[in-house]
Amino acid sequence: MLRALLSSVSTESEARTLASPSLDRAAAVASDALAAGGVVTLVGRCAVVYEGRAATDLAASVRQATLKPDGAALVHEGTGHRPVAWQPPGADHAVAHREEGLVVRSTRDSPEETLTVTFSTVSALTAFAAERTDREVTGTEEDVRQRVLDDPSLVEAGFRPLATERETAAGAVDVFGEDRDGRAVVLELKRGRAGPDAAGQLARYVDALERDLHADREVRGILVAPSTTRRARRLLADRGLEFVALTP
Amino acid sequence: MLRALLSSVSTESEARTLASPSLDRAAAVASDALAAGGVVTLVGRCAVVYEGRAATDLAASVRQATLKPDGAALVHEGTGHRPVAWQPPGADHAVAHREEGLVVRSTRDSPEETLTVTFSTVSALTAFAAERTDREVTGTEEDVRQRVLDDPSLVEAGFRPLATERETAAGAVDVFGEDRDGRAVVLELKRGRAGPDAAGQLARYVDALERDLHADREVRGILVAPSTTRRARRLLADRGLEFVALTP
DNA sequence: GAGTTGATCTCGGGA
DNA sequence: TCCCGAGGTCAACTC
Repeated sequence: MLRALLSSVSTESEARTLASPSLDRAAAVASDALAAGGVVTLVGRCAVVYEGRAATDLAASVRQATLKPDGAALVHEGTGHRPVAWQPPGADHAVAHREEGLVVRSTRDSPEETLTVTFSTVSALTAFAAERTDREVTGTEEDVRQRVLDDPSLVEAGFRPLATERETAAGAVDVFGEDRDGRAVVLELKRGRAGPDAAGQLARYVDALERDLHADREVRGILVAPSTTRRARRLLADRGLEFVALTP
Repeated sequence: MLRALLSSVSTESEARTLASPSLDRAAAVASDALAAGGVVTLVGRCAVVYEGRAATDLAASVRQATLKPDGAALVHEGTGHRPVAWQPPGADHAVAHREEGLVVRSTRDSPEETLTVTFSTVSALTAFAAERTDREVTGTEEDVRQRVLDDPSLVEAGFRPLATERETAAGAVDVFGEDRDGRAVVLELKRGRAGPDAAGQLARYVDALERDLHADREVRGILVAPSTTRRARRLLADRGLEFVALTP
């Protein structure tokens, strides 16, 4: 158990930390912690090589590498939200002390990808056991949909939603319904400013539905979003599609 | 200087590490290290609140929070490639010891967003000075474009590229050129399997170009990608667009 | 600053 | 497994 491992440093602490460990010790502790389901973070001078869908090669520098028990790996530098190199969950981590240094190798199949981080020195190592927690996000497109279903008049007076995620040849449409005159209506919802892609998406759904339904049936397409870009607006107009502003 | 700060632990080390520091000390060291341009990572039991474009609220659990000097913040749990909460670069970090615990508050404007991480205990703190390095990635769409420009016959015999990023009313097309018969050709390049969005993009460009050019001029649209999904293929066919397989 | 697109996108859901 | 679209997408580059 990781808890036991961790307790070798401090019983009260949820984490184990090593300052400037030998590469031997770092490799051993990292391997053990990972095997026990812990998250390991190494800080030190390292070179990074990634090969897979793309490829990248980073010269030695001080970076932070985090290895998670689900196979995820992250290498961070001093700037940016995103890691400079990574492996998504599903990879296998192997940590070993070799001639070149402390070598972390994360490999996955389909697609075949390898991430290799070679530390010449490890300045810090931390390992901790994370619990599983649930995350809920509000303010998503799903919330916009719920609002529309709760009060369809937000779209227009007389609008009646009939289905969500209705399947068409082009994919599932967000909301399908009828207007006050019984015409078919397709809604494409966006939680933020809508661009050309959103307009294109709506157009595809309307086209598909006009084929799916009988040819004599008119299908209205309405983009529901807080706002659109000018280009998106133009695309909508060209295709005879509509826009309804709905601010979250 | 961070180097001086760091040296208080070990002169040889690029990082400073504290095991189970008091919240007072953790706050002081974290603030100093950030001010000195260092990257600070805290591990401990914490609650997380995010409010901005969306909102989320995470109950107390053991997590890892990393603060970067450019304003980026990342909160990681035991699984997943992406942080469960974050702040992109540009935010301001404030670290303080309060009644509730060690409070990390990262705020940014436009959009107005706040991330608050409240640690009841800090089990580990590391700070390190990251150097600025360059990153090059190969295997991107840009590489595909270069290949096509170097050997246009990969698209088809007689194809002549005339411009890249040619502007149209619908945006810039990847590659614009002529076929052996002098017909205008628009290429949309994808480095991976192309889906409906790629087909829609190409359709928009072709439509726009047919308007931009004189109406009598035929415009061919070719999607260049390793492969397409069935739906994308269907969309191409419906619009009279073509597909050329090009594996990176 | 807004607009547009690429990304080793990741992630989740559905067929 | 693939496919499809959302994402607090981020990040880069243009205007």
